[in-house]
Amino acid sequence: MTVAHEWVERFPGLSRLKPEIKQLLISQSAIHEFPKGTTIFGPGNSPENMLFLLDGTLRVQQVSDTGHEIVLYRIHAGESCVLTTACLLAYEDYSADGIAETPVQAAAVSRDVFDELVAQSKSFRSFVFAAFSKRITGLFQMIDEVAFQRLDVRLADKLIALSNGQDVVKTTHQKLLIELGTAREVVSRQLQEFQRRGWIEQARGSVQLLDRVQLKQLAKHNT
Amino acid sequence: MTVAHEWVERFPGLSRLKPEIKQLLISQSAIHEFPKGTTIFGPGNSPENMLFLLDGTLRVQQVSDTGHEIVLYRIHAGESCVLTTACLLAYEDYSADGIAETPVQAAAVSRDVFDELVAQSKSFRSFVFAAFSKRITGLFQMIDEVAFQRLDVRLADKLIALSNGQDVVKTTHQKLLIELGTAREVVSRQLQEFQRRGWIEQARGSVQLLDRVQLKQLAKHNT
DNA sequence: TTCAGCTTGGTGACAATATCACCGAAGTTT
DNA sequence: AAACTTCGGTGATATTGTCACCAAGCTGAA
Repeated sequence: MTVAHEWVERFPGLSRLKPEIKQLLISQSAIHEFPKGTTIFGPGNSPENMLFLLDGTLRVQQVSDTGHEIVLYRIHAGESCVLTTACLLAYEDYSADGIAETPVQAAAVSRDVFDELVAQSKSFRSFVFAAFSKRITGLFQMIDEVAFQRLDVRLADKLIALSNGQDVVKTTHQKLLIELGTAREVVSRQLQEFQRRGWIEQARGSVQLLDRVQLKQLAKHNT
Repeated sequence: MTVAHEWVERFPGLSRLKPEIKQLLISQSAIHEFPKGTTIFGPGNSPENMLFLLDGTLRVQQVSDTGHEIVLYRIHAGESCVLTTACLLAYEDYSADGIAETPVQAAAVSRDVFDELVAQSKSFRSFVFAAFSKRITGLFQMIDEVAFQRLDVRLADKLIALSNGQDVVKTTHQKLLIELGTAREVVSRQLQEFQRRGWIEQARGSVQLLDRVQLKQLAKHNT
């Protein structure tokens, strides 16, 4: 048993699987690596396999037929994108892209093996349904935010989230626009307003968070 | 075998189940009736059972902490609300309501039986995952519309959808506002504009579609 | 190096949508 | 009929989105 194949232990929801199920999962999976920036799945490129993310982050976003883009959610290490791939398999014409935001390491499991695991293991079913549930409630919340939250609140929230505790967020107005599903000018003006208040400092391609407390207060609804 | 228990045949996705699975599903389910307007599930009222809708329509909507409301989707006869109930079970604090829009007849299946069915039957798994996939792609599309579609387009689309081919839509501005997640005044003004163009005629509590062709053209992105 | 092209960000004018504070008309209850 | 509720309308203002630009910085090729 090689160390590389003990990835199952890294998944909180999978580590409690019965040994024989783990063995099935491990023996029937293949580790894949994707460089940063790879489009792992997308229109005209629906994946054959379900992925379990061992390392890195996968960003799922959508292009509207109006030309606008919006980030739907992210999949982090320890999560799977079964639902996304399931959706794409079911509705192949639908256009959501999965992009490796960092270098990504993932375990690929074929649809047949996946189905077999769902049939065999109650723990695995729990894992899968919990993932679905979390995703759907996340989408509910996103609809709420897009429809009803003020943009300054959403932007402050997003800056905090993207900062990962760091002081400087390396991003462009262009990228923030896609995070929020708005227009670049709007992002620019909101950032200017934050800067005017002394909450941030801007530079080309980066935003420095000077007053995290104020930003959090504005974005108080979560975190 | 009573006629009332042959409901499984009414589900396109379930009619192909093996006889013994059908028998399990039928024998372990109970038919429930809900009067129009009943809140079938909601905050503080998470259901113990998975429901399969035999007749009627269930509207799922959400109340924002800003006080706004928005309709997320509907569940029609022949569909199940496994995902919604699953979500509510997993995240009980989350507030989405399921409201009987018409009198509703549904078959209730306990979580244990549901899990057993998923384990036993590949067809049932397909049914469940197809339902999840459809719901998630639907939510993707809804995010797209809320974020990027113009309100006149969405309103025209919604009027067509609510009309069900009839000429008169019985609804109030208040209800339309919840469908679209906007403000009443905005709905009123858009309807006035449609009326000015001769596309609709308004009366208290109803909208008459005079020029369905023009409305459809404005809402051309689907249907 | 210098120029061209691309990315990033800024600006003003304007349009669309949301919010607020009202108002009156039409139904409903008592 | 009076009180109350529901339904829809209106004007003023704030927020957000769209459009048409422009300029500064970066990059790559001549």
